[in-house]
Amino acid sequence: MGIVERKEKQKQDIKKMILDASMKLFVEEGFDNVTIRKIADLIEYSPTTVYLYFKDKDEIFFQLSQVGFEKMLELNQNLTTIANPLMRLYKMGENYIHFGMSNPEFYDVMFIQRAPMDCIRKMEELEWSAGNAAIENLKELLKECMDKGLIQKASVEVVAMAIWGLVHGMVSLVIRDRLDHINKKVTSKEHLTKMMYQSINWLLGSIDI
Amino acid sequence: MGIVERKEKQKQDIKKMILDASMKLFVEEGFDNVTIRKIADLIEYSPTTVYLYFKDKDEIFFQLSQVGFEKMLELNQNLTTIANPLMRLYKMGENYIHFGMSNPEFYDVMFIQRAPMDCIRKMEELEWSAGNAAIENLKELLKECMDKGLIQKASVEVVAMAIWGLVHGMVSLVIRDRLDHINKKVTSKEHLTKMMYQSINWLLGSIDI
DNA sequence: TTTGGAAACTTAACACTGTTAATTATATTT
DNA sequence: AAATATAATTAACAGTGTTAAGTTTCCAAA
Repeated sequence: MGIVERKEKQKQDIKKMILDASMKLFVEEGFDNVTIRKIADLIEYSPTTVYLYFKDKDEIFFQLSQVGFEKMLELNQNLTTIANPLMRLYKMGENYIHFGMSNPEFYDVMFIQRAPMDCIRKMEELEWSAGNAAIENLKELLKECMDKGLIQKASVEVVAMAIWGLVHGMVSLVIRDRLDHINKKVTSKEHLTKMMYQSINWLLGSIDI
Repeated sequence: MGIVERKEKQKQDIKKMILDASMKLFVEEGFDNVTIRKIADLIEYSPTTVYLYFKDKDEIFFQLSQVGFEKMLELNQNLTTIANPLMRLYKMGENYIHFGMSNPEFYDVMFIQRAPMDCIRKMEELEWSAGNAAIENLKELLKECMDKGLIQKASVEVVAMAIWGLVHGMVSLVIRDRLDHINKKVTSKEHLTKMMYQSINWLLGSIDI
């Protein structure tokens, strides 16, 4: 039965080629410049072949967002060594901001674009598991902070919303060019990143006991 | 010279017709369903006529976002009666959330979509004045809070970023369907709105002195 | 009142987009 | 070698924003 195996492998290879090509376009030219025909050109197949491996364009973006979550998870490995949960929370925020600023296109498809969520809605039995896992992670960390008396006890959902909202809000405003004039003159991405770090520092300084 | 005046008025009328038609499509069918041809159909002109009154599609979205800022300014009239700046800050956050949840399409074009900022970038001498004015407004309010000793003194820019980030983050996550599973089961928009109010309440409760 | 010219508007077209039905080519099994 | 299943392609549909070129409409001067 080596033949059916090899066939399956070839299928997965082409699927990977499509995703790699999409990724290349996506990272180098941005979300809007990922088109089925450009993907097809890169992998040297006809445009319709793409549809033999993916239901539609949204599914490609869903898969790209999954890759983004993997990258983010990898980045968060540096959290495991931090014992103090409040310190861990700060570093988590810093990681989040750093990820968004270094991978704006990934951030976009993970947390801003509608495409991946549209894909989930269409496909029955598909869920936003990576995103929800991240939320649960944050909630657990907050619970730990509360249990250890590091921050005031409150509804973890409400606090999680606030904290995720804070970092996502800042990053997405920057990515979509709404924070260029928070200071008088135009503010560089580097400076904005530093300010965001200060913002989470301000928040955690305000809520710790 | 009544004739050149009337001409100018007619020009403005058609411009308004185009914007009204865009708005109708925009509010009823969403951002993606605003197309030049649909606008032209509604006003019963040919598609190319639209280009006699607007440089391109981005400019239409810029104008729509401006209308959004006017609506928001109107909503914020209820702030003038509130003497306590911290109370005013809370109500401002509540207004912001309420506006976003009641006018998701307007919110989208004002704070998420790239189109209006692309328009500003293209047109020389055009600025995001409405947005920047809103930022300045928030900064002044925060300064007042600090001066009156209601919250800890800190960089107003950093705190403004944090607070705007918080509300924008929550609203945009909801609008783009990332917060549906913050609780176990799917969470209704009404419930999410209440939770957002609780979140800003939690924040202000944590930072007041 | 007729004519000239500017302003307003439309037609036709370009170069794209995602997606599907029908068709051809390739590989595997009988 | 013939029949069948798989894989890939061609051609097309229905749409998109946008522009160049051609018409129509309107107003002012002759």
